[in-house]
Amino acid sequence: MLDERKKKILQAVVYNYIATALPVGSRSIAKKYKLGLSPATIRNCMADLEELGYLAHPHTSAGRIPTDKGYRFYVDSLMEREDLSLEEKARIEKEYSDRMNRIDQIMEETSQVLSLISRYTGLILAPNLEKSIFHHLELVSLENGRILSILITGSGLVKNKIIEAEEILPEERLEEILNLINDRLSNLPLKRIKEFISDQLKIKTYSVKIWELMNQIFTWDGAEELYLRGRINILEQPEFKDLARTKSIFQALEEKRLLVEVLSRSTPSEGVRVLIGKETKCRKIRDLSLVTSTYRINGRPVGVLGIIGPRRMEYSKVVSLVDFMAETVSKVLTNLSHTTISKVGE
Amino acid sequence: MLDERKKKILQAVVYNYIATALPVGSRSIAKKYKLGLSPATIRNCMADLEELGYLAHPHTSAGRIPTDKGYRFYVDSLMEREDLSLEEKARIEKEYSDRMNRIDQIMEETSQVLSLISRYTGLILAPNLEKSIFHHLELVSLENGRILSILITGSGLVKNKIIEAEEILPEERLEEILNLINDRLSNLPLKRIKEFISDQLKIKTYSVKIWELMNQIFTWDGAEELYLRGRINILEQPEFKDLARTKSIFQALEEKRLLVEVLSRSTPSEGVRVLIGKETKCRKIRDLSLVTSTYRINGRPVGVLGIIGPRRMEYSKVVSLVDFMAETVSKVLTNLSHTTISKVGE
DNA sequence: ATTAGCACTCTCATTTAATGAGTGCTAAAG
DNA sequence: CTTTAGCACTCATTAAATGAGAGTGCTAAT
Repeated sequence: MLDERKKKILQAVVYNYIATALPVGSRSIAKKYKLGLSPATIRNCMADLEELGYLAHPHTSAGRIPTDKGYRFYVDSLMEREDLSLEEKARIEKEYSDRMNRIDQIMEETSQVLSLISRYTGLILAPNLEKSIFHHLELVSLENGRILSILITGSGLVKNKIIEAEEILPEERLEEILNLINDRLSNLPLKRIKEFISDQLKIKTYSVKIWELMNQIFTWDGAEELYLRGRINILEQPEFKDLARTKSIFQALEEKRLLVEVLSRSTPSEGVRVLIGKETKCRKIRDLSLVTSTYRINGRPVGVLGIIGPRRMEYSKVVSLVDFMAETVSKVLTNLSHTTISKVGE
Repeated sequence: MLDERKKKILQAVVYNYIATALPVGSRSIAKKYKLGLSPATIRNCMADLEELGYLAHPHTSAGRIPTDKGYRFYVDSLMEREDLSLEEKARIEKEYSDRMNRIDQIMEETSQVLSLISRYTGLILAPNLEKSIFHHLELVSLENGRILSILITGSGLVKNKIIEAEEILPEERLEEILNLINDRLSNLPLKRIKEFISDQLKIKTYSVKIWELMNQIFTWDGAEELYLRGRINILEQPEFKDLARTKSIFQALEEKRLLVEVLSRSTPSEGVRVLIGKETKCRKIRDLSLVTSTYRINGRPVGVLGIIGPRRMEYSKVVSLVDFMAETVSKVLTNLSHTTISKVGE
């Protein structure tokens, strides 16, 4: 375990490096933080910290910079959260006006706000459909046996999909199915419904065709549900002024698939989660850190939001921001879900 | 008017500069293009071209680079279109599989393809709703008098909107309205319908409340309908290796509002349109060029697509690409619109 | 009208030297 | 035994100096 002095010095290094992006030396620590120690003593201590893996040398005779391990210790044990100012909180809450009643609006707005306030890149993964509750289905038959399905979830998410029926179904039949679904399956989690359908497909009680149709309706491609804002903010960071490296990072940020994977791996544990550098387990973004939290609808976690930025991130602020945003979005979405379908027109 | 020699030399300069991004001098032109002229002659000629405003000096004793006027003349009078290869055409057409039956998929795919093939930034403005034809409306009543409206256009575009009814409408009434709309207004352009509604609002024949509701349903915010892909490709261009400048361009590319405005200003004239540098009439992107064309559904123009990239763009290729893509998207969308609603379930 | 020749200009890459922050070690002081 | 002062040494960064190269503009000759 680190002794008090080492903690103080580690903290000073991390703090300074986050602020300046410059390797920090013993002299400047002695000057800025009144630790009552001479540079030489600090030097010895820093050498110890380096041996223990918390700090690193870019080259001999440069100051120290924190390693992933160093940041990790800082985040876990040294950092104090820096709460958002009242203004900021007010500003955020004001953004979610009542008129914002579509999930995609809320997603866009949230990623935008995350990015604007943090000056890093904000992201949010849309509510996972599987975890949503089914509320209502509409079917509109088109030409050539195509059917437009409109799926509405308890949280007010509307999902359109055009499906192909191999044979043209008579209208009564369609209506029959529709009623069955809306009557019997309403308020069930979508995941349950999928299971139900695939069971039916196995048993082959009903017409198989119809259950295949249902299967299509309740199957969707999970991609494309990530909202990202403020990618350019990466360019603000001095450590990415080198284009060659930055470009590959930009490319990574364009790969939604990649980010979605990393994000969904971000376990839905309580509170805010921080992944630093290599901890993201993804080569392409190993120079970035990720601060995430889950948001909920009616208490059940449905999605992830957060911020991606340089390893040298202002964790103390960002953690608070992400926490607050998760709360806010949860409130907004829960609220929205209460104003959703109770009765169905026609 | 430029004489034959000047044209040849201007063409050589533009061509060379597009290929290399380096100011081009008299010597290299004399060497590469067998014009049968000595460097000195070419020098004189280039000096003339400069005086006429087609070329510019970055500084004394550097080669020439084309001005906007130079590019303009090149595009209008000198350039020959370079058709896409058969492979490329096949590759593009293959991308639009039959399974692609949602407008937003087509938009994403199109901007993606534009970007991939050109190596610049691809963009497409979704079909203008006002110019679309109304096909069908569904209404689902929610709690608190909120109503989910699902608007389907002739081109298969589905638009959801939650609207607030000030007083709760009885279900029969809602159905009545719905039938009225679907029976009487189907196949009319949406613009006509909006006019019709505001007329009704003025006359106040029917219940005003209901027409206000209709007004809400048929009113939408035009924003957010721009699809952009391949922004990073800007970083590939050597002239943007200077971060300071590039950043502001990136910022401009993030401002959808701005781009939408520039794009919609791009008149729906026949064929491909090229805007070079300052011609975009927008300071923030005055170092970029825009190549656009309109795409159609059933022959009527409904949207714009194109490419945005450095002024030093490979116009001869890009113009062909944009032209071909406009044709392809028009076909795909027209095709889609034919498989749309004929009869309505329930 | 065209071209060869030449002086001149400006950029860019490379070299060289100076600067300076920072370390590591040792020996003295507390 | 811990802390500190002192000093030699190491690199990175910066600035100035240098030279090559590309290109121009002008003049005089073809």
